[in-house]
Amino acid sequence: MKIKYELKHKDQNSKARHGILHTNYGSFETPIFMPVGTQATVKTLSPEELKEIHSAVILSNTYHLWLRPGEDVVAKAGGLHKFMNYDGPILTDSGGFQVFSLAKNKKKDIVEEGVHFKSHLDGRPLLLTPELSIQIQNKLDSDIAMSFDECPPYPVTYEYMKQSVERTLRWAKRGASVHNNPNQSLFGIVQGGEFADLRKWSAEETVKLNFDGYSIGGTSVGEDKKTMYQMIDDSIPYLPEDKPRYLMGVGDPIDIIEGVIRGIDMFDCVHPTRLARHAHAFTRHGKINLKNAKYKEDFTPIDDSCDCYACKHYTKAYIRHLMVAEETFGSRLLSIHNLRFLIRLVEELREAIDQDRVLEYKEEFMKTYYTKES
RNA sequence: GCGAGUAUGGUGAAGGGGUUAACACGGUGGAUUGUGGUUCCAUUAUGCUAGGGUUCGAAUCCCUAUACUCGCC
Repeated sequence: MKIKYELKHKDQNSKARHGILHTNYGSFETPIFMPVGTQATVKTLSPEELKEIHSAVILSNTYHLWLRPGEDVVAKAGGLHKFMNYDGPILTDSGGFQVFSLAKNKKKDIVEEGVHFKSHLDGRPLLLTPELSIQIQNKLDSDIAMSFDECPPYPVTYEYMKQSVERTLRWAKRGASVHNNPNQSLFGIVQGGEFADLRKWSAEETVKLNFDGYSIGGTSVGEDKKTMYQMIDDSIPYLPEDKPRYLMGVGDPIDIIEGVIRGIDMFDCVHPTRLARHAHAFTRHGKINLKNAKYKEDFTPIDDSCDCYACKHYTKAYIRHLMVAEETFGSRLLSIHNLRFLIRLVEELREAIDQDRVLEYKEEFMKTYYTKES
């Protein structure tokens, strides 16, 4: 069975919407934030801990699982859910992003057939094509597969972007033509950089291919925030209302709020877990660095308004000690906190949508988020 | 007690008369947005054990003291 999007409520003062996405592994409400589990695990967290923070859906990575352990191993295990003992919905990225960051010479390595690049594990030359990406994802048996697209850097010329969008459309068709997993949905990806007409064209042509959902790609690749928000505004009007919309790679609290206001339903990002491994934590008063000397004897929680396990039981001084001593429990506590922070954020956004007060919610959030800690 | 050697930042150390004292670790900040978990950037000794001397100029040469290390009684 394919996923099904059910619209619950639209905010009267913005494009924000509250919905439910039904999948074979349960339903979850949107807008949602998806923790990233690149190698079939959300780094440092168990599936039980994911449930505890009310994580509803996670993202895993085609590229990494293809190289190791290999999609056939995962298929033999009974698919990704069984392999990793996770019974919630899973979305797999197509590998496009990794491949483009690994392709040395964009002009030479990105060809019509696919992308040539070198393995980050052993350096051997590889070719990933739209068909192969979809076939791997079919075998991984995720609930949602992503089309293999080109994610150009920022900025590129209009001419390059136009050709890139055309190629991404051809690749979307090629991928869709070999997709054959009836339990797996397939998303198309809108590109076009900061060029409004290319965004519109990319969105309209992608929608014609009738995917199960649409994502906005090519964001958070170095452009400023205003440009990113404009990219969303230039894409959303051409996407159907009865399908989910996914903004790829965005996980900054402010960006999530801005995305929701513009009509985005799904977000994923390594940001919260990567920040955690580098000792940073989201708080209602902005991002803090737990390694800072000022927390050495701070026996208060990271964020006293947070309901996560780390904030209920541990102090900044203790977590700082763990991070300074390079104990992995510190990364785990901070990952739990940062993920819970973003999940709680989308929970509050859904509530605000129901009350038609998303714009007010943003104002209230911004008021404290940019205030420096005393 | 006698003889020899060594003293450079928080740590390990380079430099053996010429200008701003190398490098590494650590410390302190910062960065991180479809994850290459071990990454990147900035900053960190107005001073070379303490005094005195030689010299235009001393971390570098000389003297004394102190501390440590090794050997002998």
